Amino acid sequence: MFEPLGYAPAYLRVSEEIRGRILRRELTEGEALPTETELARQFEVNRSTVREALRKLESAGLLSRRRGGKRLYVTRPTREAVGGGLSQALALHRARVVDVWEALQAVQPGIAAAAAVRRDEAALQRLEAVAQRFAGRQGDRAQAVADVAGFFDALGEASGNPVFVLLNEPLLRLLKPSLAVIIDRVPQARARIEAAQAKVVAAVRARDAAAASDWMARHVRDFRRGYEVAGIALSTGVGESPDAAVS
Amino acid sequence: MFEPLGYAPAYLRVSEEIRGRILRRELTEGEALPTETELARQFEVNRSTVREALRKLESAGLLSRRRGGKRLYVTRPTREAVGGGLSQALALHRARVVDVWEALQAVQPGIAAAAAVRRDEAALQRLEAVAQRFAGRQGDRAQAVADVAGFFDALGEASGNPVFVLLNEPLLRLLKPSLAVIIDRVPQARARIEAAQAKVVAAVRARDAAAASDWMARHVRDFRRGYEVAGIALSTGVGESPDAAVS
DNA sequence: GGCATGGTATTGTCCGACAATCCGACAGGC
DNA sequence: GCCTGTCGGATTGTCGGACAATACCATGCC
Repeated sequence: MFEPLGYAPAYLRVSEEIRGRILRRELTEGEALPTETELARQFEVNRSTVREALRKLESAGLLSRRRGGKRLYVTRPTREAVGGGLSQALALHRARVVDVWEALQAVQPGIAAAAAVRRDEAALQRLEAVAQRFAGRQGDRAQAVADVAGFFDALGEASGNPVFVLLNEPLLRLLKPSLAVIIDRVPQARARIEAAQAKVVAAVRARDAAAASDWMARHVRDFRRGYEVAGIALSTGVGESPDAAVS
Repeated sequence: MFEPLGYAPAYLRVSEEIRGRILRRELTEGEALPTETELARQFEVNRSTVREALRKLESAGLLSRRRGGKRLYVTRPTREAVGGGLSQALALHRARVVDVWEALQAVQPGIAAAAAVRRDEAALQRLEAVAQRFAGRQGDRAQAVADVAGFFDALGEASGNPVFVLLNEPLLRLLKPSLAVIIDRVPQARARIEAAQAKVVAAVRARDAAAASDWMARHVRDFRRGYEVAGIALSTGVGESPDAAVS
């Protein structure tokens, strides 16, 4: 019949208060937070309590330190911070590589289409640069993986939609380990990826949304073939190492 | 030329250590964490330091308290925790309602298709229950909004793909405010939504992935019409209140 | 077996302290 | 003018100890 009385420890109320200020943009990006002692004075709590509140905001990515710096500054969460949290959550929810692949399949064609429509010249050039770099190098597995992910990332940027950029990050992060195995084990993988990227780039340059979407769909579908050829079990958890399936 | 020397404060090393244990499943979900004093003893740091580390993990959703409880338990991040972080990040990245809409347009058809293929009987019934509840009530704007979001959510569950479930949450959260305005201002909105949901449900029941995807695409496209009719500027930031466009 | 009860353990919060070091200012040399 | 060395103050990271509130558990009672 009755709800439990709301009670929140002080460190939580402090962090919520500051969080609210940031979200309402009363504290703006790049601004330095008052010192811990000053915050403690204003909130009338102990510095230890303030510090606990700050740790919460810090790990939410709302506060961060300049390189080697001491003070905390208001920041918006980087894509890495957001992606880290989400991919960690997905790992704990026992998402499998096939789940990530399915999500990529659902979302990437839409990103490619949006990018084709809205890309500007600079974004197009960045996209081409990444594709060329991938096409150029033949060795270095790690760099190849980074470039493939970078291609998706550049496409997200080109779409001009921050939602796509932030959603992309965790998916790419989870894709990478299995992608590395594919590139190692499937001889024709590099050539196929290179060809697909070229098609997508051409469509984006031509502002042909339908073609971009279509080629991207094929590109992603190809990854699934890659899993099979490389012998990666589709049910591998994204937290595990994607070794070969036991035969 | 030189990388900065790596240094991490103790509270960070402690939290990373515990985080690692959780991700490697050496600490499993539901397990109670040792007490703060015990952790301080084992890590050989002060309890204050341990507490700062715990606050970080707490806000990452990796640790949480039972209702009214004192001890911390290992948990996997709830979709609310994940969604909260992501939608907060999107607001700070100045995502607009049109960006969220575009992302929904990209991802929902894929979810519907997956749900059509893999739904089981229980998931189908939950989906139908949500749709019926929305169709039933005529008043109560807030409930209607919750039901529309619940429909997408149930579809994500039916897809059996945790990636879809977790990606859905922040998008729905950001959709809600503007959806409320649409439902208030567009007389035919409820009827159109109800009709679209019925079509999707039918397709999911028939395991017809193509139809589910297609109807869902129309359903989402309809929201854009809703924005226009309701006079919501597409460039409204997701952090702002979606009032009418000034005419 | 279920329920009240009391002691104990644990968390939330405070205080005070101190070392390390970042920051800004300032002076000096090329 | 610009770089370097120096210095004092401010700020953070960490520590130890303390205490009230209360969640937890075992015990005893019916």
